[in-house]
Amino acid sequence: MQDGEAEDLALLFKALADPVRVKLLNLIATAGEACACDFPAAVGKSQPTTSHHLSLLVKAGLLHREQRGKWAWFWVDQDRLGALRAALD
Amino acid sequence: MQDGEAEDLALLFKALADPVRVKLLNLIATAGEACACDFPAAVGKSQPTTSHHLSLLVKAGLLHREQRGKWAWFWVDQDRLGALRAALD
DNA sequence: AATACATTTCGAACATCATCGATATGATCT
DNA sequence: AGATCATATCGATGATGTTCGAAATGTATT
Repeated sequence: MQDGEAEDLALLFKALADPVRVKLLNLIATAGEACACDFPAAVGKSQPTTSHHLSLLVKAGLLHREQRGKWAWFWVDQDRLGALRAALD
Repeated sequence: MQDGEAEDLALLFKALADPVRVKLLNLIATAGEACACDFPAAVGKSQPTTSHHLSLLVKAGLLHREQRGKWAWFWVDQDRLGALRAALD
């Protein structure tokens, strides 16, 4: 296994190495897509904190973000999630 | 999703949120089982550092450890790895 | 353009983590 | 028991991560 591959994988795992982010991904994955406005209540954290975790998930490529009017919507990048699954074999 | 479930999953992901631990798990998984004596050279870290990472993987339940004479041997807990795979669906 | 609301960025406090040298513990052999 | 080698623990340091209040930015509506 190459150094670079291990680092890329570690970055993906790190993106999910927090309960808040696990909950967020689960929420969005099961809903198909979801509005940022619901997250603070759903995960029990402040609005800036949830925004921070969302941006980490987007940066890791696990989520996509789109502005729709006043609200921001998120959905899961299935390919990227598939890369994680594939890595566990 | 329950709070406890998200925390357990986050702990599993956190266990792999470091390139050294990704390499170690990959090494051990592909070899079937492996001796701790080879790890410092394989991952390019000191002996205390690799020992630290191994203990984290064992604590997370992803590895098993057994003393065989002078050396310690490790192998992957497939059930625990399967739990990770299952979580990504 | 002015207001209102949603979201991100900033700044700082606090906690956790990675790393390694030094030391301690455990295991084998003579 | 003493010597030797493998591994774990300790102590410390520098880096990284989580959290939130406050302020800045973006978006729509009037």
